[in-house]
Amino acid sequence: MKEFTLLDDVFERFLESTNVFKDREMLRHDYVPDKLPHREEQICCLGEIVAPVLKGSRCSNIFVYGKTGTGKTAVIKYVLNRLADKAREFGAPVKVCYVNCRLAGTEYRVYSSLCGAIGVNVPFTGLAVGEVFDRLKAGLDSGKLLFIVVLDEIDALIKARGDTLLYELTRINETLEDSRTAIVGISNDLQFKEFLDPRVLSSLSEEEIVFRPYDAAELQDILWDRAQMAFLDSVVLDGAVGLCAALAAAEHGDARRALDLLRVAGELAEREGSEHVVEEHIRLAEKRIEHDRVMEALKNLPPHSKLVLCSVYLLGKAKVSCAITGDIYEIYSELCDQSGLAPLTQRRVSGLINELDVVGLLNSRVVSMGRYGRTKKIRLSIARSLIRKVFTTDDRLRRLISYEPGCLAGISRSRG
DNA sequence: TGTCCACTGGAACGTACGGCTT
DNA sequence: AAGCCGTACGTTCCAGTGGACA
Repeated sequence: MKEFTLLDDVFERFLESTNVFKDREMLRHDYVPDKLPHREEQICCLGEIVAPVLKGSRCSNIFVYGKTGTGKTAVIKYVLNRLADKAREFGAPVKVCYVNCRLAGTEYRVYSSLCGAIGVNVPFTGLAVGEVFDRLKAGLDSGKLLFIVVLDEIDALIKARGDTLLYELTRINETLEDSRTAIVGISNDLQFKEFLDPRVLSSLSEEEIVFRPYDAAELQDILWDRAQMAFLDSVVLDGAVGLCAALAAAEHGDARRALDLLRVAGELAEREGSEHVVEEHIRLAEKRIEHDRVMEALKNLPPHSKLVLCSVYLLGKAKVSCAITGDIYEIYSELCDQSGLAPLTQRRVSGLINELDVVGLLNSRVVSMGRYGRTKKIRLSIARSLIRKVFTTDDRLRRLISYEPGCLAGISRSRG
C-alpha cells in the first residue's frame, strides 16, 4: 500500500510540475523534421539522382558516407519519403525499403526485410539464403516495380559477413525481367570501401554523396530549430544550446548526440521543476547519458563476460597496476569454480576481452614483454563504483566482487 | 644474432537449437 | 520424421609476433 502512495506522489509531482516540453518526440533522432538545415546541397543532389524513377527508369546506385549524426539517414528518409509521395501522385510503381544492416545482423534477415517490403512472406528462419534471394527475385518479377533498397550501416554487415549480399544485389537487375532495383548504401566508415570487391564497389558507387560533420554553428542552428518545436517558448536558454552544440561539435559534429543531450537536459529540468533549461542541465545530462550507457552495458553482459570483468576488478582491487591476459584467466577460472560454471578456454576469454574493449568497458592494448612473451595489458575504462553498483544487485556476483582469489597472491608478488 | 616466451588472432570445425521443406 | 538450413556460441589447432635476454 505504501508503495502505491509513493508512486502516486511521483505521478502527482510530475503532473503538477511546470511544463517545459511542447513535444519531446521532436528530439528523438528517428524523427525526420520538415526542414534539415545545412543539408540542402545533399538533399538536392540526392533528389536529382533518384528523380528518374518518377518517369519509370531505374536510378543509379548511390553510396553515401559520413560519420554518425551527420544527417545521412535523415536526408535519405526525407528525400525518399517525398519521392514515394510523388510517385503515388504520378502513378509510378516505386517501392522503397529501408533496412538497418547492423540491426538486421545477417544476410538472411536483410533479404527477408526486402521480401517483406514487396509483400513476399518469408519464414523467420529455416530457409537457405539463396532460397530467400530467389523468392525476392520472383517477387520482384511478378510485376513491374522500381525497387529502391536503402542499406543503412552497410559497413557493419560487410565487415562481419563479407560482401556477397552487395554482390548479389548489385547484379540482381541482370536477371530481372521488368522490375529494376537501385541500391542506396549508407556507411559510417570511409575505409569500408577497402572491404569491397572492386566490381561491387564500382557498381555501388555509380554516385557518391559525402556528409561532412556539422560544425558548432550549424549544430546550434539545428538545435534551435528542434528546440522551438520541442520546448515551450523561452524555456531553453542561449547558453544551454551553445554548450550543447559545442559538446557535440567536439565529438565529430554529431547531431544525434546534441539532440540527446538537449532532450535529457530538458527531462532533468522538468524533474526538478525548473522553468528553464540551462547550461548546468546540459552538463548533468552529459554525465547521465554516459552513466546510463555503462549501466545498461554492464547489466546486459553474458555471465562469462561478467566474470572476466569481475576478474579485472579484483586485480585492480589488489593493486595490480596493469592486468595481463594470463592473470585475468587465472582469476576468471577461480571465479568460475566458485560460481559452479565450467570455464571457457583462454582463447575464448581473449575474445571476450576484445568484446569488452569494443563496448568501452575495458581498455586493452597488445604489448610485447620481450622474452616474457606477448600479451594484452588490460585495465578498466569505467569507474569501479559502477561495477560494484551493478554487481551487488546480482546474488551470485555480489559474493564474487568481495571474494579473494587464492592465485592473487602469486600474481601480486610477481607483477604488483 | 638467435632464442624463446606468452600470448594473439585467424580458420576450421563442433554442438545445440529453432524452424522450414519434403 | 528426416533432412536441411541459419545462427549463436564455443573449442581446437597453429602460425605469427615483438622485444628482452643470453
